[in-house]
Amino acid sequence: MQTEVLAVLAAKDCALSAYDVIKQLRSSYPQIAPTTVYRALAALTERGQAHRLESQNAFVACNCDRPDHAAIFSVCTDCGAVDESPAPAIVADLSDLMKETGFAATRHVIEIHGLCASCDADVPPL
Amino acid sequence: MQTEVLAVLAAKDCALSAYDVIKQLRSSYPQIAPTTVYRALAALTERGQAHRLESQNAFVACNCDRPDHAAIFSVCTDCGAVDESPAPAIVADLSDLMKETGFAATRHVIEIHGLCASCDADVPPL
DNA sequence: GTTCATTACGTTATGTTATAACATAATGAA
DNA sequence: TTCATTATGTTATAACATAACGTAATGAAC
Repeated sequence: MQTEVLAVLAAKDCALSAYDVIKQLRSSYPQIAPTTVYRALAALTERGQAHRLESQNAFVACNCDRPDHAAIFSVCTDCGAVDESPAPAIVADLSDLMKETGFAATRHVIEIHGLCASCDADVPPL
Repeated sequence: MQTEVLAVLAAKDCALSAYDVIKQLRSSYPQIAPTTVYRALAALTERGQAHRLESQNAFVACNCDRPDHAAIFSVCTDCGAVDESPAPAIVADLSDLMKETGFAATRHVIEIHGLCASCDADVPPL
């Protein structure tokens, strides 16, 4: 099931909600229930093969080589495309900044909203 | 109503869900409905007087001087305390990084999870 | 001072996201 | 064969969020 869910996520360049995934899988698994998909998503995100986009309540397949690191996501507000950038330097800066106040960071949620290159180009200049 | 909602948020150092706010306001406004609170929250976040914590589906009062800038939130996974840090340099770095790939950033969601100073101190050393 | 646009709020219903609690089946090690 | 483990199914419900429409208060324009 994890394989199936990951395949559905990987087929899109935008984030899918758990219920979007269910809709996709319904044809092959007519009886599929939310619990099943959430369980698969939990395992995949745990293992870093998928990520949860907190600002969208949705999920994307991991498309970087090293699935174990914190990543930065860009989310196009126009077309919904999501891109994952590894950015160890900035993540380290953030952890350091937090450490100044005694905060021990364990997980970074970094999601940047805006226009992707292609949608930005479509916007007529002022 | 916005004033009431903001007061409820400001009274806590952790994020409150919209429904938490409703529960608090129920005593003064027995008939209050989700719509009302969500409307107030939308106006407050729009104006920067409150922020939505995406990773919690919850809201906090803004407690910085300049309510108009992007902020970084730390969220204690133990006690739930939320802290807001202005960090223009890092936000600028992020925007610049994104710009390299042609992405025009408009909104930054930066939420760091971990242990706050006080909870970190409570954890017995290994 | 009545009209009318605007704004805020109420009411009802529903849509969307997520989990709890418990049952069943498949797998493989002892 | 037994039993522990893991995966999945089933049912129900909790938690988060918005749509669509109605009503009341406010204040500017005439």
